[in-house]
Amino acid sequence: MPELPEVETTRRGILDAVLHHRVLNVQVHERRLRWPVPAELARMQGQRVTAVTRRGKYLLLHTGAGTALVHLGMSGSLRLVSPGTPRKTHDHVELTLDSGLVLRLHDPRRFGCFLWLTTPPDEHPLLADLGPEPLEDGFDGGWLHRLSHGRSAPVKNFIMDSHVVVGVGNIYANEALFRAGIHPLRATGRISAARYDSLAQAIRDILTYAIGRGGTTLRDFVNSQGEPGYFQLELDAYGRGGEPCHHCQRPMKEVRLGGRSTVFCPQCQH
DNA sequence: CGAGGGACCTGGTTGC
DNA sequence: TGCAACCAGGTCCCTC
Repeated sequence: MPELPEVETTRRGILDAVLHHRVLNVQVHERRLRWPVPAELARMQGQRVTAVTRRGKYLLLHTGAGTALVHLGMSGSLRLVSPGTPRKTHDHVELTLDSGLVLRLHDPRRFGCFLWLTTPPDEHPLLADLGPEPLEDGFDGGWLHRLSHGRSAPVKNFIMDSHVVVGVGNIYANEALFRAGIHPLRATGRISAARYDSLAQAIRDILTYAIGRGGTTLRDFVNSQGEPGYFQLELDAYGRGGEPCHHCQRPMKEVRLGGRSTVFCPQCQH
């Protein structure tokens, strides 16, 4: 399931094949993604890609005529293949580039999207209200603490809210809370500024580390070369319910929070 | 405004 | 063995 490190890994992986290259052909095999792939995406044909950027978990392919806005959803990946490579089931959209490679969106669960924007991307409804990037200025413990005021929902939900900070999905929310020693069910508004400093630092650390390792491998994720990441072997919390805590060796507890698997150490997290 | 739950979707796993 | 039920979960959207 692509989270921010996986999307960033993908962005870096496709950069050489896409940036400054011309889109020779746009093919849509399945329009029914999270939102229908617009017919206007055809206008990308003939355009040169001037930038490949990321906002949260969205990838943006900029051209002079507009911007492709891509989200990988839960099961999506972008792959680079040679022209003529047989299409796999669930290869929904492909861009043929003059770099000699074809960029394919593969997304079995179709939670992703492939939109075409002709207005400034930052003003698009999907991007306009997003919170700060966790690895850039504007995100720190002070930001979290200010926003936390008056909120009673569990802190895990809080840090997974893209209006608060982008890019923290279920896996890294579990991991960051473990590292910061904060109980995932603790009320958002009942956490000190100092502890929010620790949490913000933990979020930055874990995301930075995961990017450095090429993203997490869980189920479907593969990078643009079709290779898995290697971070999964080092997770402390996610997927470790019932297993010994890496700090105190007591069993990790697993509960469901908003339908999401939530794993923590009752001893180490308060 | 915040909180909570439904909806979307398919492959893999589990259970009968 | 075969089939049904369930689970994974990012994000938007609706309701309270």
